[in-house]
Amino acid sequence: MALRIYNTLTRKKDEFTTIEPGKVRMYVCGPTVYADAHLGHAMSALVFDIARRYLEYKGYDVRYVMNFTDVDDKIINKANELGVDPFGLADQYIAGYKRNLEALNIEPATVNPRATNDMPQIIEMIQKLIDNESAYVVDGDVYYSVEADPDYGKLSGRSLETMNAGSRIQVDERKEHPMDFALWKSAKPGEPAWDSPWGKGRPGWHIECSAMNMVHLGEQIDIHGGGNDLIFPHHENEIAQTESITHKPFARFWMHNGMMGLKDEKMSKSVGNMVTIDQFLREHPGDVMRLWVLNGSYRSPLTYNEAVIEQTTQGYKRLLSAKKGALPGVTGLSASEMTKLEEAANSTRQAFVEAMDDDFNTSLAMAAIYELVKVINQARTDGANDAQLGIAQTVFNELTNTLGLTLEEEATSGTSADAFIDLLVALRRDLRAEKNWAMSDKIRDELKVLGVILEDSKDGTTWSWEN
RNA sequence: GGCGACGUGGCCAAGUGGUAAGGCAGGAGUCUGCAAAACUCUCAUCAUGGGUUCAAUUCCCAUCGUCGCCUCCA
Repeated sequence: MALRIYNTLTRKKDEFTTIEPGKVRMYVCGPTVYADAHLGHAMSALVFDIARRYLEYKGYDVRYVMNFTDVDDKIINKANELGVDPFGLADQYIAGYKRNLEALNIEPATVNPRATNDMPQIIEMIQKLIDNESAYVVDGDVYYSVEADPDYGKLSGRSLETMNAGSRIQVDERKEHPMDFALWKSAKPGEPAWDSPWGKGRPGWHIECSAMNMVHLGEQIDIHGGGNDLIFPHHENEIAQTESITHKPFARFWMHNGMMGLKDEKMSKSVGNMVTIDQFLREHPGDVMRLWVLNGSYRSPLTYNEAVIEQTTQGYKRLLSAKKGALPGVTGLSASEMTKLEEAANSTRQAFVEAMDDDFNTSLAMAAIYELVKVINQARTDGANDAQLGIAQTVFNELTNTLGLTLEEEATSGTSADAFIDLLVALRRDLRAEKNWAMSDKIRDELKVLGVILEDSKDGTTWSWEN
């Protein structure tokens, strides 16, 4: 079975192949670090983490690069507002972003390059573009000339003529073409600046990604990802810059995730309608965020509202139910029943792979996993013991781990409280034997307030920490 | 104005030219002292109007609606 990925460049699902057998070179556009990351960043990071994990599950060795844009107007403005050093400010937000990613169980990137660390290569690329007449210098600024690139617009499906129509922005008169974009911006007094052949300044937004790709992955890469708001102009410009130098196709696959919305509008830092990752994680497990993303299609938009998060939380609890152990006092399943259980687990794995191979159809993959949850719970109800359940649960764990779900019970078990709770449960058993329902219900209710859930069955009582 | 995506049950959301996965919520049961969990059963003709076809939710056209991009943005 072959993996197929929807490629923005071809506008269809293409069979996934790599430049180098068994190895994937993958670059994902990270944030510009001037504010706390919001759920849109989380969505994007999760989407590509899931893709990356699945590629690794398929046996690929993935070199995963996610950059930080750490020098830009917004950062400088914010730093000036606060009266702090822009580099320190960027450092602070980068640290915060990394904490967020960790809390969401996102695998660390192989490399997290920063624009300011690859300045020599950025300058070198700009010089090459000037040398081959793809770019020109005006008063210390350098612009890329879109007319020098006959393919310009191939990713976003636009032509230079149609793009001018309706444009409401003021065009810099010094540009040769209105769509020309800055490769190098000359420094104003007090701004961070680097020396260059064109004077002190800093790189434009697009060139840094081209340069970091070149440095950390090479001239050609397998997958380039990001939010679909980056298709134009950012990724279009990356292609133009890189291919003007290499004359080779830059990225084989362009993957773009849908936007996170809040009340019928895109969530974004500039609009200001955002829920930060920190805010979300204060109230919900990271798994819920991930499951929310998994429930849908990565290319479609996602709209935040409390009701949907509540629904997702319920689904999350259902997944957790599959991990529970055997009921007390069970005798075990028969050999034929076990065969059916194992077959169900294996067919789930197959359905999972088929779903994921089809452009990471996580929604369908989750459906397969929920089927397995049902099968496991049925087996438990039918009297399977821990070892028998474990056979199916191993597959369940394999698949949910591949999607990056942790499904960890609250890490409070194993604490000194356990013995006391066991004691209360034991006392309550005696109360129940005496049919002292008032007291036994009170213990159950009070423990619930403390986050301990008691569940009675005819064979005894089990307890767990509330998630 | 241009480019693109989307519109599936109360909510979220897959999917296919031959009468629609999964999750949440709801209804009815089993179990239970009760509760909870789990299990069983149940719950849609796919925005609207045309067209193509033996057959369309799935293809084509139109209409309405929503969203994204065209300016920094994951």
